[in-house]
Amino acid sequence: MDEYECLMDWDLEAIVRGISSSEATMIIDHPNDPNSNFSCLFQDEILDSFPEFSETTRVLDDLEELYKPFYPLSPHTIVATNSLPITKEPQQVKASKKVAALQVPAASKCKRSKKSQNKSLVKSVTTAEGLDDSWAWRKYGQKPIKGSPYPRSYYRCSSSKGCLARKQVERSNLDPSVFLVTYTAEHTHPHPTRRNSLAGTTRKNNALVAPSSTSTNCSSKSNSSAVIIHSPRTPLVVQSIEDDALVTLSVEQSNNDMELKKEEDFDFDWLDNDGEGGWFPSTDLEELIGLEYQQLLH
DNA sequence: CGTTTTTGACCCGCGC
DNA sequence: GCGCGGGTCAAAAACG
Repeated sequence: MDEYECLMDWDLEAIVRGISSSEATMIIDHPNDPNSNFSCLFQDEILDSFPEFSETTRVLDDLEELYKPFYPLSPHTIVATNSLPITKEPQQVKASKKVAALQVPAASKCKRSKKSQNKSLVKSVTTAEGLDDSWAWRKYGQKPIKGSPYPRSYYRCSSSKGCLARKQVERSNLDPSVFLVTYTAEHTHPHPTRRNSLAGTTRKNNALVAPSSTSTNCSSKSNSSAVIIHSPRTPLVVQSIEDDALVTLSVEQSNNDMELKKEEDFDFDWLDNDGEGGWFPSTDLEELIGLEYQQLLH
């Protein structure tokens, strides 16, 4: 099976399992829910042209340049205003009656749109580095989605019994190399260590191991990876893999100033897939952003 | 043997 | 009221 056939043959689970390489995500706030976000992703070659992080404003300026063809507003403007001209949600996320009842505090019984409630974060990734968010997830369901050839997988947090955190993973029908990850509800327990948490994978002797996949042997390793994450707590975070360290650069806005913070984690567990991981095609960033933007409007 | 995944059934909200 | 679509449940199977 050649690489192309490998890619065509990969279903969601196979891709979740066969993982390596790198990516980066760009998050756009959802206009109707300050806790929700939408993201597009970059890949290695894009990151090669990514600015050095010595200047916070350069990072944001470059993001702005990348957004311009598709959005009139800059990322930080988007973060600040939360008023993108998006008319539909990236994904229609519904919460069941039971879950909603648990998640909405009794004190706030005001009626909210079911579609917008509970959704906290949506991001797009191409590989497990993006799917691996350092939380432990247990799959509890999978459903075919109308209009998409790919099913949506449902995960719940397995670190703590009472944790209400949910995660949905589905492939973009516009770009099958892209995964849309939707996080719902907050974790109700402390963050676990990074080592126990890749949906669809298991670990042996503290090393990440992709479960056997029937679909591919094509693989390669990349030595760099970056993810741009935005959440209500972290206005802008860029994570990159540099040598054996996970470097986290966060940009925070205080008053009118941007502040850049850098953290290095040498205990970071780089994907050790021993050749079982998958190789993923790169996608042109601007094209991808355009695709995702179009998906938003549909 | 405990944990996770798979998958059909069930439930519920929404639109018509 | 009914059908559709999406989210969850839960039993069985698979896995380590």
